[in-house]
Amino acid sequence: MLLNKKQDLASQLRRTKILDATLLLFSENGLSQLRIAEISKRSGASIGSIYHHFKDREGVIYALYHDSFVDCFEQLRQSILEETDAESGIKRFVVSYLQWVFENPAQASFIYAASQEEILRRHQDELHAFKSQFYLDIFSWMSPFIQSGELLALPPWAYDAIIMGPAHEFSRRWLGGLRDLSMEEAQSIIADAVWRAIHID
Amino acid sequence: MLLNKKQDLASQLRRTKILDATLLLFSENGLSQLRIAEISKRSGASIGSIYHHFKDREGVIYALYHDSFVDCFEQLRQSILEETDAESGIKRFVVSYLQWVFENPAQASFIYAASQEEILRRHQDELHAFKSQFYLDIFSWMSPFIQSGELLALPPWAYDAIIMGPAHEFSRRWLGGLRDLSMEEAQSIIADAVWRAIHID
DNA sequence: TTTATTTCTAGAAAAATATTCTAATATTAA
DNA sequence: TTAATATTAGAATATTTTTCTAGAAATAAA
Repeated sequence: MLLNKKQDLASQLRRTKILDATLLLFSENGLSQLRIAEISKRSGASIGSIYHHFKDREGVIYALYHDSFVDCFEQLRQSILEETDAESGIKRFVVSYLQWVFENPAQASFIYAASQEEILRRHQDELHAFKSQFYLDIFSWMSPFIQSGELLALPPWAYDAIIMGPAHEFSRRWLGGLRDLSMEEAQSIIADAVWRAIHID
Repeated sequence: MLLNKKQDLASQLRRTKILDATLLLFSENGLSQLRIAEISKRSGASIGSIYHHFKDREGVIYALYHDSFVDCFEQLRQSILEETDAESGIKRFVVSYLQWVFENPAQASFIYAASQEEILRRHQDELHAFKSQFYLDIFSWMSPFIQSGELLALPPWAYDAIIMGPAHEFSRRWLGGLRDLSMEEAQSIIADAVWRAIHID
C-alpha cells in the first residue's frame, strides 16, 4: 500500500533531483550562496515543489546533511565490525573514514559546512538517536579490548576525540584546498598515530 | 599623525561595539540568524555606520573571525615558545589551546562557525600569510626535537592533524552542548594521548 | 466509472533581509 | 577660516526567502 505507487516514485525522483542540484550548487559556491531559485532552475523543480518537499531552505540542507551522514556512518559501522582484533579494527575505522571522504568529497565538505549551522538544532533529537546507536555499536566492539587491557580505558567522550580527531582535522584541510596531499599516505600515517595514542603495549 | 586622533579613538570604539554586539548575537542565535539590523540595534551603530566600517555583512564576520583567531594564535605561540623540552612543549600546546577555548567559548564557537564559510576565501592570502608565519615559528621550535629523534619525523601537514586534531574534535563537542565535561580532565587526557602519538621512546 | 481526497506543481505575491545612496555632521588638514 | 575627509543616519532599493492560491495529477472511496 505504501510502496511503488507512481506518485511515490515520482516524488522520490524529484526529491533526489533537488538534493543533487543542491550538492552541486554547494560545491560551486558554498553554503551561504546557495539560493532556492538556483536550486529550482538547476533541478527543474518549481519553487513551490521544493518547499512542498522540504518545508524550507534549512529543510533542504538538513535532508542532504542527513543522507550523507547516514551513508558515511553505515560504511564506518560495517568496516569496524568486520575486524576482529583491536589494532586492525581501530586502524580500519580511521582508514575507512578517510576513504569515504576521498570517495565523497562533496558530501564530506557539505557535512562539515552544515554541521556548523544551527539547522541541526531543529533535528537534534533525531540526530542524537542515530549517533547514540552508532556509538553503542562501536563501543560494544571496543569493549572487550578495553577489558583485556589492549585499549586504554578512558571516559567515553575521549575515544571520539582521540580516534577521529586527527582524521577530521586532516579531512577538513584536504577538502579545503589541499587535495594534492596523498590520501593514501595520510591514511597510513594517521592510522598509525591513532593506534599509538590509544593502545597499551 | 596617525594615532590618538579623536576620530581614530571614536572609530575604534564604534568598531569594537559592533563586533561585541555581533559576537553576542552569534552566541544567541548562530551565524545564519545574524542580522545587520539587529547588530545595529544592539550596538547603537546605524546601518550606514556598520557598512562604512566593514564593507558588508561578510566583512563584519571576517573582522571578528580575524581578531579572535589572532588572539588565540598569539597565546598558543607564546605558550610553546616558553617550553624547552619536547614533552612539555607539545603538551603545553594542546593544553593551551583547550584553555583558550575554555576561557573564550564564544570566540571559539565563532571561529569554528566562520571557518566553514566561503568568506575566508576572500581573505585567503592574508590568512595564509598569518598562518604560515605561525607554523614556521612552531616548526622551528619542534625542529631540534625531530632532529634528535625525540619527535617523529613526518610530512609537515601531519603534525597539525595529529597534534591538534583531538583538541579540535573535543572542543567542537564541548562547545556544542557538552560543557559539563571537565575541561581540566580533557586537557590532561588529550595532551597525554597526543604525546603518545607523536613521540619516540 | 465517477467523485472526493490527497499529493504535488507552478509561479505570483508578500515578507524578510542585505545593500546602496544621499544628505548631514564631525573631524582633520591646509 | 576653509576645504577635504571620515563618519553617521536612515530612507530607498535590491535581493532572497517564504507564503499563498489555483490548478493538475494521483489515489481512494463510492
